[in-house]
Amino acid sequence: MSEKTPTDLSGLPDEAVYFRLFNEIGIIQQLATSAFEKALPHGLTQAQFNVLNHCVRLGDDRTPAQLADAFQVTRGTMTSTLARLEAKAFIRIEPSKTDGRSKRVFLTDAGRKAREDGLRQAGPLFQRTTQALSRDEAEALIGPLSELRAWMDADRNP
Amino acid sequence: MSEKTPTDLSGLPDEAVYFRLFNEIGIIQQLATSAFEKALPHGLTQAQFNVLNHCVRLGDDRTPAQLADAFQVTRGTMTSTLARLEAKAFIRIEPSKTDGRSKRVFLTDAGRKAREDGLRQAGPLFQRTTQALSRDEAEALIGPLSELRAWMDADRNP
DNA sequence: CTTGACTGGTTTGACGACTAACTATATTGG
DNA sequence: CCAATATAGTTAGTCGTCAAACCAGTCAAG
Repeated sequence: MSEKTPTDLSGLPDEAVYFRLFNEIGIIQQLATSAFEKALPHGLTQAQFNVLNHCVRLGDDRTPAQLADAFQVTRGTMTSTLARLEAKAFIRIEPSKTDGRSKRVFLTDAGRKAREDGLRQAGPLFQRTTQALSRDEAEALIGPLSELRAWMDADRNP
Repeated sequence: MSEKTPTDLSGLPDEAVYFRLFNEIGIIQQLATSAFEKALPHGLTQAQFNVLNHCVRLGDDRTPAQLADAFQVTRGTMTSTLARLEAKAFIRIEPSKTDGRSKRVFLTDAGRKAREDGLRQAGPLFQRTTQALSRDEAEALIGPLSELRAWMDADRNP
């Protein structure tokens, strides 16, 4: 949750600047998720779509644990997301043949199609975002944000 | 939920760039919330702290609807957050004397103190973030992000 | 006035996320 | 070989968020 704040100047203490930065990030995330999910078909959520997309791009036949790590989410969270995808018949989950603890996640044809549909429907949304932020501006943001993300990730478990 | 992606170059289609941008933002938001809430005392969540902070900075005696608007959250969400704050005795909620539909939110002394405690405990966290992102870099990000946020906010209800 | 529309707030039911506790299977070290 | 430890996955409980349905009060137009 993030607070709407007028565009302040900068005679503020450091903390206030970072607080504001995280506020902006928080609210963008919220708005982006909401807009994206409105565009997605088949009642797909962002979390569900991301799993489908990941499996298409990098290959399926993955374990839930691998997926949880890829998205930096707990295993419990991934269990739940996979259950919903399986209920929609977008993935198949089989026990691993070589490790009795483990399972394997496979895309179904419907899953591949759902991901295609999702990409197609969400396209205009990203296209529209160009109005707010040019591609160059977007690229310029990604660098610092990526560093920040990496640092926070590392800082997490001290 | 956001996917961990290696630092790609940019010969990608526009959509991929924005997708990546939102991915970075999503994961930063997640990590920031988690780190912040670990630092907060009294079992305060980010949502709860934000309400306390808002009331201290801009004054209490506000309606739940005003608070919901300030944080761009539904009224149902605010109802729930306020109920938790009231259960912790950090706010008091009274019926409005002039509008039979409305309520009024007031900080308690414990609420003011909790907010102070929160600020104090979370300080080091923001201080540490300087290692990842200088204050100047942070300020440079806020401008474009703020514009993006404003645009998305406006784009939301066409 | 009275009716109809708007506004404030609550509730319910999803969903994603977390932590913590638990089961079952592997692996490793004496 | 067996005990201790590590890993895979699930479950329960909490929280924030949303949308949608709902009730109650307000207000404006006839």
